[in-house]
Amino acid sequence: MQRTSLGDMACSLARSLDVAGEWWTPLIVRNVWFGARRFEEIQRDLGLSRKVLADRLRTLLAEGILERRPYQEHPVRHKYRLTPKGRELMQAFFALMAWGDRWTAEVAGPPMVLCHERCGEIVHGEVTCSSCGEPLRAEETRIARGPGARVGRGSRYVEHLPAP
Amino acid sequence: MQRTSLGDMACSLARSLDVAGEWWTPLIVRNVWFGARRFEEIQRDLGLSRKVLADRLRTLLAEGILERRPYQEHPVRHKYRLTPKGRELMQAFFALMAWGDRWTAEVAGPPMVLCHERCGEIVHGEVTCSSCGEPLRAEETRIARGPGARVGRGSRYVEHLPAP
DNA sequence: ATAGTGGGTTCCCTAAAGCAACTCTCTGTT
DNA sequence: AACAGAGAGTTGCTTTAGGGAACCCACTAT
Repeated sequence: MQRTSLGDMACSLARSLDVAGEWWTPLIVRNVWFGARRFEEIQRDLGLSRKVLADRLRTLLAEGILERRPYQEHPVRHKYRLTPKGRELMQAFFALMAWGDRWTAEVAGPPMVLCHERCGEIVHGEVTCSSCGEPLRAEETRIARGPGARVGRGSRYVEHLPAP
Repeated sequence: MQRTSLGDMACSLARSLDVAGEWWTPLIVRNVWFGARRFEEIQRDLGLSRKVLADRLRTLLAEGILERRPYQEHPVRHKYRLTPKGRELMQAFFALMAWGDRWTAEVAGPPMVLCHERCGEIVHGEVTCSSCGEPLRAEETRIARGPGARVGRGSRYVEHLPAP
């Protein structure tokens, strides 16, 4: 497994990618979310090698993004499900899906859309500010040192930033 | 470059990952966002090989996520910047950063935090519904066939779903 | 004249992904 | 009873992608 350089683990994005950014991992999570529960099913649907799938499932279980329960004994067979941690990860992927729809969809429009059961509408994910609720645009957002920042290590940018 | 299987390009997530999901790409985008503009700077900061960086920058330019402008001639030197497409991608990464903070941060807390200049607060990205504004939780969201769905191809799930 | 810098490219080597075949334990069919 | 097939992996081999280091080229500074 490719781990990002240690110095960069300072950033939450690097840590997220480290556990959920490997090849195939987001697609596996997405497929489990929308209904694939068995090894064979995921493998057939995504067309990745069984070896890599076995590997990724191990990681996802170890990270607590997926969990599995036996659905039969002799031989024991498991079904995979998202944990709460996995469901929140999927939520972040909704934002990525929205970006893909907006910027890379083919002329025909997005092949799949999301339906939000709470409001009943066809929707997409928006990334908004946890405080004011407005869209959290990159050009209106700056980085600042957090409680876990280790001065003298990590990124050389963060050290010159105002404390929160 | 690893491209996902064609059949899966039906999904926007696969398409997003195809252009922005390669190793290092999100971290490069993040670094350009928060101030790294020159090749050397990005390379030093992330510690990736120059070859891979040159490769990723080429892809990001070709995809229109980054743009570059010469800041000197003889020899010509460029500085990289995010395009609007790139800034919106960064926005999606904010959601991933929030997930990393919530689920994988060390005991000391997140090393970096975001400051939203519009409201002046320390914030994080939330993924919300474009229609009702509520958090777009995975367990309250279903997938449905979109305008670009090609029946008979792509995922076998989407074909059994209600039309929007 | 020499060293250094910025932005790459080239070469070699290792690590990870793809592919195919194999295992093992059941279940269903003839 | 014999055989085929499914489900969930594991093992081995080949190809590809990534890391490291060296090299190049056009300047600039000392």
